[in-house]
Amino acid sequence: MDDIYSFDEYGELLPEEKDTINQLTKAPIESLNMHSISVVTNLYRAAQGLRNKMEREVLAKHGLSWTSFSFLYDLWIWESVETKKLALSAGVSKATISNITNTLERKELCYRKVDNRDRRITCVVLTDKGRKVMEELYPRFHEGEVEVVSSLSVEEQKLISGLLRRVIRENDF
Amino acid sequence: MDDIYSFDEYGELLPEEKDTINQLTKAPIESLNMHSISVVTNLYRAAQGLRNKMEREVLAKHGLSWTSFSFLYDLWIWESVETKKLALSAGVSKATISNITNTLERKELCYRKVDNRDRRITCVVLTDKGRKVMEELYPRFHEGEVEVVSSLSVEEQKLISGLLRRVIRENDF
DNA sequence: TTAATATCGTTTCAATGCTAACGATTATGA
DNA sequence: TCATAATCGTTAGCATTGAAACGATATTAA
Repeated sequence: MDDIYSFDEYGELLPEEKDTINQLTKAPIESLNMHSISVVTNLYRAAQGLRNKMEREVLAKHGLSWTSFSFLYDLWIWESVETKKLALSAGVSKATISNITNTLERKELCYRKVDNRDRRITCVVLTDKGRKVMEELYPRFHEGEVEVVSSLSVEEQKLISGLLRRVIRENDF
Repeated sequence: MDDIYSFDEYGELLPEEKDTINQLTKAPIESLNMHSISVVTNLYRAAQGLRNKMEREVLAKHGLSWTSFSFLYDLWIWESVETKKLALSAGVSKATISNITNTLERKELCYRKVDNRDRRITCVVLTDKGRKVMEELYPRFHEGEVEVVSSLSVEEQKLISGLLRRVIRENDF
């Protein structure tokens, strides 16, 4: 079995991780998988930090949330997107997509278009104004992306992408 | 320079990644760092999937959100926690912590305690009922953690934790 | 001491987000 | 054909979330 100190193998533990391990090992819980805990904790913390940084440094100027931006991003890439696909892509409910569509429609960044072949389906389309916003915003966003992972080498970036990709695929995320 | 197909080195790309790359390389944007895009995209997607899975499969029974759970978790580990630390730990604003405290106080899972040395500071403490909820919930949550990363070997789990930890540290997340 | 500044938690308000219920549309099957 | 089921987006109702404004408390400086 691994002892606790082997966690340091790939880099000094974060203070929060040390605290947690110290407390949990005192608790009456046996056979905890410390490695899983570390992966999940650091995964969510990194993602949350990423989101906060982007909203603060890039998206706040245009009053956009992370979800709104990923919504516009999909429209930018795909021209016309079904709401169902938007929900799946952002990992939010279809009700949320409906609300965000309303907000962005009010800002004149997109509009709805009913599918004539199947009138149950609604597509969302980027307006010219929306396209302009994305053309201004995306380069800044991309700068942020590069910055966030700049402490990793290209090889390490490929490695972590591959590992995350397997997690996503295995869990149908 | 890397050509596009080198992305597959560490596992077949997700359909969404392929679409994005195909579209972006047509767009008039030069010198995009595709590796950064993959890391950021997969990082957020994995975290979002993780959160949704846990809320659906573990936390819904008790009507708790991910943030509420991490809030209670901190109280469980730390007994008495300042609201400021709770906000920092969860990566949310102090307003959010204030609201969550209200909700969990209503459920009698925690209570506020004003610091007598500095009456501006408020600490939050777990109630006995709150402790019972955590003792029931945490083992289930941990099962979920183990399950989510079960497709990775222990060595890979250590590796990804280490890489994420460096991202967190370098960005002060 | 006292005035100015800083810090902390709460409140306000709008946006985000989910579940469940709903109405409209399409598909299925007797 | 026509009733039933399935699927889609919206709505209703509520909890979560953050920025900004606010009051209360503490610190600093004159």
